[in-house]
Amino acid sequence: MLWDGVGMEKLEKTSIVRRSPCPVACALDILGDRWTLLVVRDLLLGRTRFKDFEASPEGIPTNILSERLARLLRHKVVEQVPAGEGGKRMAYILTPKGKALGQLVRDMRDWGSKWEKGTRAALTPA
Amino acid sequence: MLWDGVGMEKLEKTSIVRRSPCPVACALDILGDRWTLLVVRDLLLGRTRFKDFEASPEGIPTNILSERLARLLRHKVVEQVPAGEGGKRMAYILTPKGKALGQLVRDMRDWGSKWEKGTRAALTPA
DNA sequence: ATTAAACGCTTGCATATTGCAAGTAAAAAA
DNA sequence: TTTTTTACTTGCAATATGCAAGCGTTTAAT
Repeated sequence: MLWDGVGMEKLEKTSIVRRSPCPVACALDILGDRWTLLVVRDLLLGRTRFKDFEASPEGIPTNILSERLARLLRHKVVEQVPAGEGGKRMAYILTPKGKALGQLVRDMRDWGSKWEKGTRAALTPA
Repeated sequence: MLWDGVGMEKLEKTSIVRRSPCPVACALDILGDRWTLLVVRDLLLGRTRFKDFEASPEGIPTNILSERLARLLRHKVVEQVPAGEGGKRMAYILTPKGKALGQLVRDMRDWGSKWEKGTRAALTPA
């Protein structure tokens, strides 16, 4: 097993621990759970606000949503921009790194649509 | 939230609970964790045996590997065939449904390779 | 300006999952 | 026949998840 980043003296959530140099494993360290790619899906659909992600039909718990957004920010998959002119609220949007997940999420949508009966795509066919 | 399958009187691991009709969510119900797609990666690389998956550099715990293989069998992503002529041991191979994950895993490899520095692909470029 | 509602979280806590180490039975090799 | 390998299972501590409630700030309504 391989490690990246700083020593073990302060094992925080920010410490980067890679299980292997495999890019698939590395991607899974960022994206590999049942919720993160649903947030990315919503972002690809143009949703930008905490409440929007919360309102998705899967019903993500708010503490999990907070943590996942923090992780995506940390890994620069998303960034925050002012939500509207004058206002102080922030919106989440995908960075180029995040937008690059489009094909992956579309593949997942296509696989689910093809092999799991009874599913229906919300994501546009593009 | 939507449910599929039988009633609640016997909530086993075999009961199918879908969080939504979204194919992405449905795919994540099968594949959404830090280990499952690594096993699929190994299968795509031609590995077929429990010990082979166990030997991968990420070091999957054996109880997790057992459970993940059982889940992949249950969802017909993998199947078992005799490992050799005469022998009684079984090998795991991808079904068509499982092979259809090839593009998804390649996308993940490509995304990891491009955006996470210090990763190296083992999976063939195909 | 004042009040009310919505927003974006955080906290507490019960339950579920994970990861580690050890153990085991069957199959294969020696 | 004995030994080693394989493919798991089990026990258990640590971590993550999911639910509900709460809370300070921002925005909307009056």
